[in-house]
Amino acid sequence: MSVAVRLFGERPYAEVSTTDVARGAGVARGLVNHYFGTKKELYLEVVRVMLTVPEVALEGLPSGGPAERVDAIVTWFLDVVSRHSTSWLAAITAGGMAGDTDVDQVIAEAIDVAAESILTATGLGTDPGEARRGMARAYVGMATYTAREWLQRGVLTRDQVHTLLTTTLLTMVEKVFPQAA
Amino acid sequence: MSVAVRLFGERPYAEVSTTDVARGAGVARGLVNHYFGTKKELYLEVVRVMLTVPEVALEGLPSGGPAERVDAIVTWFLDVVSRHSTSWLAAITAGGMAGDTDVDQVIAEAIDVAAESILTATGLGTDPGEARRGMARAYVGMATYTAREWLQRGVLTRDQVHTLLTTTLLTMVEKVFPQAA
DNA sequence: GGCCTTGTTGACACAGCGCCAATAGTGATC
DNA sequence: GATCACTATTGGCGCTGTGTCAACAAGGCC
Repeated sequence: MSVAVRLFGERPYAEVSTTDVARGAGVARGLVNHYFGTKKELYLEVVRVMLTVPEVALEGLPSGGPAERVDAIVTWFLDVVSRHSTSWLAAITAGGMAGDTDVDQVIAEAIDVAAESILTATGLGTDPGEARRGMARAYVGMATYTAREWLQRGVLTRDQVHTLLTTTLLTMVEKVFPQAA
Repeated sequence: MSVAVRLFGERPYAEVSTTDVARGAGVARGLVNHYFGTKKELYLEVVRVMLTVPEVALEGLPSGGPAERVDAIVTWFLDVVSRHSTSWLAAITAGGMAGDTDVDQVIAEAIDVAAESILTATGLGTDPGEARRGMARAYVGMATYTAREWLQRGVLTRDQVHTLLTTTLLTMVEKVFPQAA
């Protein structure tokens, strides 16, 4: 499994053969199929592992005003993504293997989790409605793009990312969310 | 080519064989390779076609204040994406075929074009600097996610999308961009 | 009619995947 | 300690799909 995570993290899906994974683990190729089923199922597990993120430290967010809460959640997000930058960004950036249904669903669930965290952190945890959920998912999308500009391209500093994300989220909380049904 | 666009638009990359494309066009499979080279090159062309968007009507944006310009550019974006929803969203959502370098680059270029349009429309066209470019790309990322929530999931109305995108972009122009070097 | 260029086909070879029968370990039971 | 069930593991078969290439048809120039 660790071999698969490493290989899929550094090479695209099509360029990683199950033979490579097997060789990396020092076993026969048939064994990979025996344990993980098909190649896509293995990749699915890999993506799950990559996207599984420690959700600790999110509960202890300050109970101050919106600005403080937003600041805390953004800080938490940046910590997480910078710690797991390579694998997490690779998985999210993978974006769905050109429209594959299963992989898309796994990624969508990870985005859902992040979006739900956003909503609870901003005080909209209880029944935010589908519209606000969608908006929160869109915000998570921007957050991942921003993180990519920071960690992969290096055109943004962490401070700039922080400012961008806190300012926009605060705007959404104050001006956009109230208008959503 | 049209057959390839249609097939890749409705099925994931791996589930579309060059034989399918050839049969759909009524020719032999070898001919596809003869004209387009490898399968990935064909897909690359398809993505290029999908992402090629009429850039008209963008020049005639109002010369009013920031709010009007932002409103105009968002309206233009929503028009474009709703008109080409299936193919454009499919290509962008494809997100890069699980990390493939070439496809990622094509998509990145399309995002660059959109980001550049954002910057010119907001009056930062001349030498905005790499930081603001990165922020604009991140905004385009959010815009695509938002469009997906609207057109694919149907949890947002066009009005809600419009409000979200104009408000956040205005915030970025007024509060975030000025701080970027 | 020759002839060169272009268009098109079918077949060959190869890589990668899923499956499955066969074999090697690993304790538990008496 | 031999037997037995059960898991772990291997190698190989068949299939699908891809890239390539030599061969063949189809048109314009002379």
